[in-house]
Amino acid sequence: MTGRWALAPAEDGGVEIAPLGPDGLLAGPVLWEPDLATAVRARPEVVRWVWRSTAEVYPRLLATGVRVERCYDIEDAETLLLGHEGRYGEPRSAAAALARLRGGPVPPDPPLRSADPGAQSSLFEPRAVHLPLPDLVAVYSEQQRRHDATTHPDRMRLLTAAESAGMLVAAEMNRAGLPWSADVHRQVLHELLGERYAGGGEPRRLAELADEVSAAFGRRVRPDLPADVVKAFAQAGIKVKSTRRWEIESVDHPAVKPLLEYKKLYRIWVAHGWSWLQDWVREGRFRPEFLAHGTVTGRWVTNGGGALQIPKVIRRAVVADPGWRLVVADADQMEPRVLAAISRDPGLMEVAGRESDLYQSVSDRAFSGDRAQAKLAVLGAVYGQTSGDGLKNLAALRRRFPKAVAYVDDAARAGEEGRLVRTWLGRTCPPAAGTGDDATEEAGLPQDDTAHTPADTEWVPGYASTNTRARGRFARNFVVQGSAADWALLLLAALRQTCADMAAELVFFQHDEVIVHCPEEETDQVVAAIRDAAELAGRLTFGQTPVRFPFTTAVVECYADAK
DNA sequence: AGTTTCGGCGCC
DNA sequence: AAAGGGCGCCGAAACT
Repeated sequence: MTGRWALAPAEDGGVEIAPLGPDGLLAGPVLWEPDLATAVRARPEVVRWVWRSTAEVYPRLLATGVRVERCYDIEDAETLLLGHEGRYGEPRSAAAALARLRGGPVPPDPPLRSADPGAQSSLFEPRAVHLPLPDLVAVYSEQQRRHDATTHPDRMRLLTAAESAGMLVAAEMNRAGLPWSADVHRQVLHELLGERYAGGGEPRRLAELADEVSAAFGRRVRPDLPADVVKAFAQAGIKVKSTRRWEIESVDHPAVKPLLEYKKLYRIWVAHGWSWLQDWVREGRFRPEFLAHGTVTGRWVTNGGGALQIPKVIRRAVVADPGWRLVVADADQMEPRVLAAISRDPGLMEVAGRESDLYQSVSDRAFSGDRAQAKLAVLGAVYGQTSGDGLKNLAALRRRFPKAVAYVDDAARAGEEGRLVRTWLGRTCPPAAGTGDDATEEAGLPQDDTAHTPADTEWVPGYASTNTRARGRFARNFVVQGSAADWALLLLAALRQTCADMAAELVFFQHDEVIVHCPEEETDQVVAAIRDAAELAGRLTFGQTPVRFPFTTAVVECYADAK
């Protein structure tokens, strides 16, 4: 008996397992075994483990050195399927799915996050709901049927499989950690911030800059208090609405220079300073918790340590083990390439069919402007920019790449009208709230305000309310960012499989960038594996397409030396 | 006193 | 020149 098996930790500390048939139904008796890791280890022929939650099961397996080939995460699939079915707000637990199947009362989901984020990690999922294995299998089998009812069943199956693979990668990254030199980090902090003073106050350099700011204003000013700074500028006869960098930058006043420098360093100090080091780095590894499918667009998030916002200067502390290297791989111009693949715009596909710098090509073809302007225009189209230079060049972009721009325009209109918007593989954008749906609120989406506008109003830009326009921008961005996330998951899945045969370990992933930590002698293989994985992911995700997905890879000992 | 929101900025 | 999509994190401010 090989292929797929289902698995459910039992309340007595053991585990229930059973083989599944091609229909996703039980194909043999439910077995009970006393130890999870032993049960899995004893069945290397199993290709895919079907379980309720990867975060519940897989860390326990990894802790005993057991790696699995593939899995199917039922609750993650439930979330994606509910979204596709336009039922975003409904509870997504396996228990809820079973209740819907059996017609019982549907239990609400447990709270997503503990009220005390520092106290416990979602890794341990303390409120896990136990389902007997046959019930879990019933939910799984029904999910297989629901895939068939989606717009593109093949793509949807690919999506849930890719998401499950992402869950495995995230768990493995959480276990590996990012190689981190505390010594280098402290050295960087000392160079930037100077000595620390006893008592946990500002380090020397910050104190000096604060003094310079105060001297420039002629009175004591706390540069870390926006209200204080705004008042100080007002007293100097300068009106500023905020102390944001872009607003302060253009102000002509001697306090500006030290103030901006203070803000830059203050940020390093509070977000990635000595206490950060104390909190997040242990035994040469920074261990954030990667959370696949952390956002509705499919992008990952991390809990702890701001792992996806490591400032460039701090990356000097990311150092490979002795004899090992970091292979840092960054997808080149991922968003416009994805837009080319999903919109099938002939002009953009042609440009994206080459590995050379896409923004440069767009600039050469579409306008007289330079590469930077082309990039602004493309990203402006994707983000729904409403003013500025990007908008100026948008007209040229529209003429040259009409299908591409129309694709995101259509998504924006659909979002404004409350219609469903999907990524290429079928990940679905939450509709506006106001229909008994709190998922959009959780996701930080602009709230529905159709109650204040006529329901049958034709879409006219000038008539759209602020929230309606915000929903349009969200949907516009969603199709590109989300499809890029679809593709990135396939990439990770392929890369993970190749690395399984080596000592190489995936240690970092950030939207369009991946870091592999490997012995020096494996670097050539890893570089090739990334290239192959990118091409495979492109083919699998988008089917026949001329669009290429090149990566810039750097083999370095220190992350800061990449790029 | 404890919790939530805001302002600001880091990354993509 | 003006400020748009997704996040997390921190301290301060604003609340209960």
